[in-house]
Formats: sequence, structure tokens, C-alpha cells
Amino acid sequence: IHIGNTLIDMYFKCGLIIAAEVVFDKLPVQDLISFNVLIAGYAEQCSGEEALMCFQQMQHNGCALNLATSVSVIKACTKSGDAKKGKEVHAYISKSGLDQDLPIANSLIDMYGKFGLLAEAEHVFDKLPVRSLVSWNVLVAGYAEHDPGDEAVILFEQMQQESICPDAVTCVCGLKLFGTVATRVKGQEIHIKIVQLGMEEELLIGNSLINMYAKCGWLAEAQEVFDKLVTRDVVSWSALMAGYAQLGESETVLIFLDKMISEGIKPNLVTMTCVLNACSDEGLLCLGQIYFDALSIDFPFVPTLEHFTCIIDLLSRAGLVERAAQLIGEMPINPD
RNA sequence: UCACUCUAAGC
Repeated sequence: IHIGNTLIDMYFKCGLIIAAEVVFDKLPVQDLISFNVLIAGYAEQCSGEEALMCFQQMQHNGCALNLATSVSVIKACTKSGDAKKGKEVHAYISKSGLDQDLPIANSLIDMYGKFGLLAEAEHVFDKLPVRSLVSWNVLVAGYAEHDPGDEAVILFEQMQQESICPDAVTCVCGLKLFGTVATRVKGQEIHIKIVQLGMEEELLIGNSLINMYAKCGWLAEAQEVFDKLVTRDVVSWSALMAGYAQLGESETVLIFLDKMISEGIKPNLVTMTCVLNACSDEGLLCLGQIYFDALSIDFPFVPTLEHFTCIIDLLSRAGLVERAAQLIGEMPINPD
């Protein structure tokens, strides 16, 4: 059974869901860990709902849950976006007294943070007798996403004062926060910290720096970080292009689009949003549309509903209602 | 044999 469980886990981590299911079903007995692996796998690779259904089945089988199960079930709630279910699970876990365990509490803070229920997130955070770096990171991430204002900044400063040594995740969250509130001096402080910790080569960090500087309108700095990066991905390019688009420098955005393609980086729908955004602001609409149409052929974008909504919004506001309608017709997903 | 946090886009 050890081998079976390991196999299921491995298949899920490779994205081979069917294979994982087959192995699970073929096991002579499914133990706690089989279920844990299955729930974690579904939550990671599929939908939260599917993971929650496994959990139901597990309870149905009379299998007791442990710490790892709880973490995965909370993750599943987070992914499903079902706040009501999340609260139920929270209540259930508290009853078993598992809610003081750090990974579990951190997952709960993360869940509430992602739902934008920051008061609940803080409540869990405040009740903890001891906190880990992750506890802080998830709370800051929640604030950076849903309420990037004074409170978030205060929280971040408080974290520094508690002599907690930040890691890459802390820096990424902090940079996101200070990009959104456009406080580049604070962002720069993080930049200095990053250099001290020797993390400036990391792609994620680099991208976050580009984004922060770009959002603060400091394109020269953004550009410098961009140039120094040894590897750049579509996010690096898009973040920089978004910055130029924000300043209304549409020509620059188009130049970068050409450049990124010639360097072999494929633009995606987010990139195209930046391009269209830049073009719609300066009446370069036709050009934007030409690019969009040409690139839809060369690079079949794999979109989410979110991407579509955004593009359609841009197209219609720019007056390209026909093209927007056409795109809705082509949508591979159910339009809401 | 399993489990916690992180980056780009329009409104």
C-alpha cells in the first residue's frame, strides 16, 4: 500500500489524473494516506469540489482525518471559492482541536485571505500563540490582494519589527503591496533587502520588482531590473509592457511585443490585454486589432473566462463591438 | 508513502 500511495502521489504531481485514479481504485484497501494523497491531488490539479467529494467519501468510509487531510480539505475549500463550506470545515476542524496546528491555521488564514474575509483571517492569526513566517506571509498576501491600503502597510511594517527574517515569498508579497499602493520608496527598501539576501537572480523576484517599479511609474528602474534578468518569461515582458501602457507609451509597448516574439517568448492573453489597453488609449486601435488578430492565429491563446472578460471589455470599450461579439462566439468556455 | 504561503492585464 505504501507503494500504491506513492504512485498515486507521483501521478498527481505529474498531472496524470486518470492514472492516479486507476491506481487508487485498484488498491485492495484505501488507508488514510491514500485518501490524503487523493484529496491533495484533486485540490491541486482539479477542482476544489472534486477534492471535497473525496473527503465526503472518506468520511463515509469511516476513515478519521489527520493534520494532512485537514490542510488539503481547507485548500479544496479555498480553491472552490465556497466561503460557506470553508467556514463549516473550519468549525469542524476546531471541534477536533486541530486548529492550533500551524500548517492548518496557516491554511485557514490563507483561505480567508483569498476570500477577502480579512477580519476572519486576522482572527485566526491573532489567536495563534506562535506564528511562523508562513502565517505572516499568507496574511500579508491576503491584504495585498484584497485590501492594499494603510492597514496592509502597517501589518507589513509590524512584521519587520517582530524581527522576522523575510524570505522570497515575503518579498514578493511586499512588492505586490507596494506596487499597488504605489509606494516606491518602501518597494525600494525591499529591493535592497533582496540584494542583501542574494535573491535578485530569481525570476519570480525579478518579475515582482519589475511590476512594482512599473506600477509606481518608475520605468527606468523597471527596465534596469528587466535588463539584468538572465531569464525572462512572459510575465517579465507583460509586467514591463503594462507599465509603459499605463504611461500611454503605446509605441514602446508594440516594440516590446515584437521584441519578445523575436526572442521566442509567446505572448498570451494577458500580454494582449496590455497591448490593447495601450492602443485603445492612444487611438491606435486598428493597429492593436491587427496585432490581436494576427497573434490569435500564430499563438492559440489558452484562455480562462477571466481573460476573455477582460479582452472583451477592452474591445467593446474601444468600439470594436463586432470583434468582441465574434470572440464571444468563438469562446471555448461557457460565457456567463 | 501524504499536507501550509508567492509574480503580469481591463472595469
